[in-house]
Amino acid sequence: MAQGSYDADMGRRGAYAKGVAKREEILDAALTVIARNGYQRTSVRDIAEAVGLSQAGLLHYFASKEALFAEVLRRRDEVDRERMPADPAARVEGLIEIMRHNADVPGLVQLYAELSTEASHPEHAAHDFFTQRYAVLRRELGETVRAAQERGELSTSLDAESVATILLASADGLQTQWMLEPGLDMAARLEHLWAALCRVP
Amino acid sequence: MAQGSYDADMGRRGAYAKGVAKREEILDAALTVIARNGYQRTSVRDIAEAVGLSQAGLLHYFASKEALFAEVLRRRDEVDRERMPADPAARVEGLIEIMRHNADVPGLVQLYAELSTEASHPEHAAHDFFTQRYAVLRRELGETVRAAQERGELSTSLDAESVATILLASADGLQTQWMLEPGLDMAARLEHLWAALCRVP
DNA sequence: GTCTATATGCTGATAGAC
DNA sequence: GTCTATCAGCATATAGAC
Repeated sequence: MAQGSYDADMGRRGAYAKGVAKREEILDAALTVIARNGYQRTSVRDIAEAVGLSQAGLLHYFASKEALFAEVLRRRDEVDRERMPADPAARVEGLIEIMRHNADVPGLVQLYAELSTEASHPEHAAHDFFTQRYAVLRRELGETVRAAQERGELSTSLDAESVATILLASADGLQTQWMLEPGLDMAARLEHLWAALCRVP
Repeated sequence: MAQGSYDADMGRRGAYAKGVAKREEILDAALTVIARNGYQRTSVRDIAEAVGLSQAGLLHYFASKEALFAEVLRRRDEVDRERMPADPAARVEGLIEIMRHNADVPGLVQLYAELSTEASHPEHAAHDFFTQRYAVLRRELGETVRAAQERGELSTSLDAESVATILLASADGLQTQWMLEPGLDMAARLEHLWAALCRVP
């Protein structure tokens, strides 16, 4: 976010191609290290080493540690959004599919879980990111729920907003339990919830 | 936990009464400070100042910062367990009541949320605490769900373990959303979920 | 039991050479 | 663009005086 204008400059000139590539490389390395060690235990130095740079060298590309992590988050979100079907009708299945995939990337699940709780402080660098993210997700899932109601798959007596909020909450909470108990089948539980709700007359 | 034998000695002799009282005072102060600043931003020094001790003075009572926080957690859990009805049949309403109460103690909600994600690393001081806690909660809530099924309030076609897991997950996830969006009525949403599940034929 | 003083180690960030 | 060197700050933990 603080890097927005930097990104814009990047796209424009070929001379910066290497810089762009290096930035991408750093972000990839950051994802890898975080995935292994978790967010709390990852320092700028750790990421720098993983990418073969000194700490100062890495900070040439990102203004601060927070800017780097915000960018990691933003990129990760992009990837997830690509996974989410454009068709509202398919988004519950899409959410379940994402949960299935998340079981393969524990470090990222942890990054989200830790950052989203930390970010509750309004001054936190990622606070706006997360409030906006949840607002968008609730709205999109709300549409999906309404679509299901219109198709007659879900009772119209259920409040769509409430169901969307609960689906999101369940997804997050299942991840918390799964991190402690990796045997838990998150996707299956979420699917079970949706199936149960669809049976409400 | 590292303080287990210390506690045992404490109970035995009147001479240690002051020490016990001070320990309690420290734990109370810790809860207050954490409730205000969140877990991450709370140092041993902060708690020491709140209780009128130096940092070294406080660490006379607790072997380490981790031991202190583990004890804070353990105590908090005790309080919550007292809130939870002994009668399995009333425990869903009990969970909803706890959610209602949690809206008044944001710092503690955050302590739990942050620690429970951090603790997913098996080496973490609170790892065993949380895995065990979730196991117990799932089992107890599972009993409750089965009790509801036996009373005919909930369809027996639903898997009790799965419903218990989802209820817990929803509670946790609602807290995540509420920390970012304090307007969210966690208790109402959870109640809505339970009501919906009870309508499944 | 409580203090001051300090050891030690991390962190993120910056200055300036090349 | 990348480095080395270094800074200031904060943390936990400990030694030892009182």
